Amino acid sequence: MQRRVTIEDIAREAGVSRQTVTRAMNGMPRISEATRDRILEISERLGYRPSRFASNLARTSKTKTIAFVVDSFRNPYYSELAADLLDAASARGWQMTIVSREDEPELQLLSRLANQVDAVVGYLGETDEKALATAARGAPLVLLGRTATTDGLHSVDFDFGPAFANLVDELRKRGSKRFGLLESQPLGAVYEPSTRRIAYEAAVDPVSAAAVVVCEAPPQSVDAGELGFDELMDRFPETDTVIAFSDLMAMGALRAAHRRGVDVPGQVRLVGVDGLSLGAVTSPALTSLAILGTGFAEQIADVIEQALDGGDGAERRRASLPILWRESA
Amino acid sequence: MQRRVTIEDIAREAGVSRQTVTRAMNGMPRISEATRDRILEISERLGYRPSRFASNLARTSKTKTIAFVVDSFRNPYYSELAADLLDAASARGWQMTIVSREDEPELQLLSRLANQVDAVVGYLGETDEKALATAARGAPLVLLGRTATTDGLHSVDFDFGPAFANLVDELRKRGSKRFGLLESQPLGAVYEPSTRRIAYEAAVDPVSAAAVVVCEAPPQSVDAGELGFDELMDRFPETDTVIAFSDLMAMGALRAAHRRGVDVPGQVRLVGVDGLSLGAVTSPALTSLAILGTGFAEQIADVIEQALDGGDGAERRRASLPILWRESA
DNA sequence: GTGAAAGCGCTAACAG
DNA sequence: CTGTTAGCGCTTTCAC
Repeated sequence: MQRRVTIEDIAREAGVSRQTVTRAMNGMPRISEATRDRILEISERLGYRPSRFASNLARTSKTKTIAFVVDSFRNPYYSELAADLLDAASARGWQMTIVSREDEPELQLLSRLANQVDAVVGYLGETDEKALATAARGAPLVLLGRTATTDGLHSVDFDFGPAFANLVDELRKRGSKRFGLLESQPLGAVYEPSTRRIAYEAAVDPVSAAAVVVCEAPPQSVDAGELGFDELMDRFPETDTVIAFSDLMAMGALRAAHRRGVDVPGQVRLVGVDGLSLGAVTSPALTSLAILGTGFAEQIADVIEQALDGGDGAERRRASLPILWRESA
Repeated sequence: MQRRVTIEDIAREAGVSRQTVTRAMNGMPRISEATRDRILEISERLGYRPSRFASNLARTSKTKTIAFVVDSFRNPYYSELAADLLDAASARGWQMTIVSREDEPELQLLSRLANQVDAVVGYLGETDEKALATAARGAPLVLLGRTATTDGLHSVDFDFGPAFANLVDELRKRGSKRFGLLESQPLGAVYEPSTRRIAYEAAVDPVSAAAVVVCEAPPQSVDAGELGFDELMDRFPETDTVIAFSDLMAMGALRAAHRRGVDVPGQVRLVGVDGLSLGAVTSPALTSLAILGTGFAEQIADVIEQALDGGDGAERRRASLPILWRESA
């Protein structure tokens, strides 16, 4: 590992000042074509590579980088959201680095990131907001899927209440009478009803409200949905409409339905949550309360943008979830 | 946008030197608890956030960032590979930024990236290697899915020849006689046989070699696979084994098979390429020539690592593709 | 068109 | 335990 080739080396070799080299490298004006070409040739010959740290330090407009943190990019919900968010980030000239919180204590990861990016956004598990704020060390932090209450923490949450009310309403119009919910069990934590479950229970009749199956680990998996569907139909055979915590779980339910010879949507209507594009390729294609493809990512980017501009008050939004009608309901 | 709070401000406020502040901020030794706490408190009060550019510039060990470039992270193959690569990158202490080449001319994108990351890896479309090398401006570049021939360009390609030979062999053992291939049409380019097609044709008998359907746009989509399967079965009704360019296309083929009442794998065996984990949730689950989950990402990371260490000779590898037996074949 | 000087904000190495 | 002295490599004035 020898000394790095710097702008100084090029300047010396070319017999010009460092400033001239900078002008040549960055395609700036006020330099003759001849010297530019000569410098470019020399820098190539010497294998010169500008230091992004030095250039960003000196430059007035620095490149922004945001970190997107999720459980795992193997979950299509997160990867599709990453794709959406990436578009929004690129449009704003930001770089986006993806970070999975699988192998490192969350707070530690957060404070590491705080020194390496301009803002952090994602699904964080830690419930102690003070701890989160401290770990972020002043880096703008945007919490997803929950509502922040601590000063300085931003968030974009979901408005499940109206969404479920509307969904149940529409389903009733199509003939649904008895609903059932496939709820997800957070990994290794004490079970606590999800905001989806709460919204569900508020939206349906008392009998349906009782028809809830908390699917076993692994959470958020197709398998969990498959097992859950079996249990739900066994325990509540009159169910004619199943709402799943997520599209992935709905896909599992669909599999179970096929296996049991239950026609979807003929005998049982099935609805997921997320709006995965993947839901379009199952047969029947999955109806879903859509998060993806609804401007959710744009909304997140807006919040980040404000946070980056040092907006003082914390920005808190709640996204609405339109129904994405496909075939399964 | 007021002046940024710097280490200098903290030092002045605390009545210590900048160096002491550095020590406090980075949890370095040789500082008393008392002063550390005082400095931390002050820095929080003043809203101090270290500049990652300054710190990386001054530091001896700088944080590495690699860029992973693909068409679109909406394609599950790319997002699953991104997840694998991210694991490999994190394990090495690198950050990984994802970049989609959807909206920007590739060479331009590349030279922009060259100034912002330490290495670029991905599926690049540009065939002119000189142009790629120039645009990369000396940043290590690792080409995926093709073999580089230009000096300084690294690559990790696939060894389709043996893979297809082995696959066909194994399928024959299970009773396959007449094969068919669902080939993908590159977008908007003049059609040229893919390396997969070439390997396929070399592996099968002459009659099967002729049973190739080049699926219409959109390439690499479930829909393309669905249409392609129809055409293949219409034109070559004796086909008993279908190999698809990718798992996504195989999923489309599966859909068409369901629709046509063709039993898979009873009447027709179906094999994809990629090894998507998603292939496990279709019914029947998809058999595939696996790229994912085979150490491919690790291999890529190794190549990057060597390139980063300034290994002179360009590193070129070819990954092998084991068969991932599931239900569809 | 080109160069000199003055930083950008931080850390390494050493001295005290 | 703390401070001083030098940079890290580049860009930004502002002269010439």
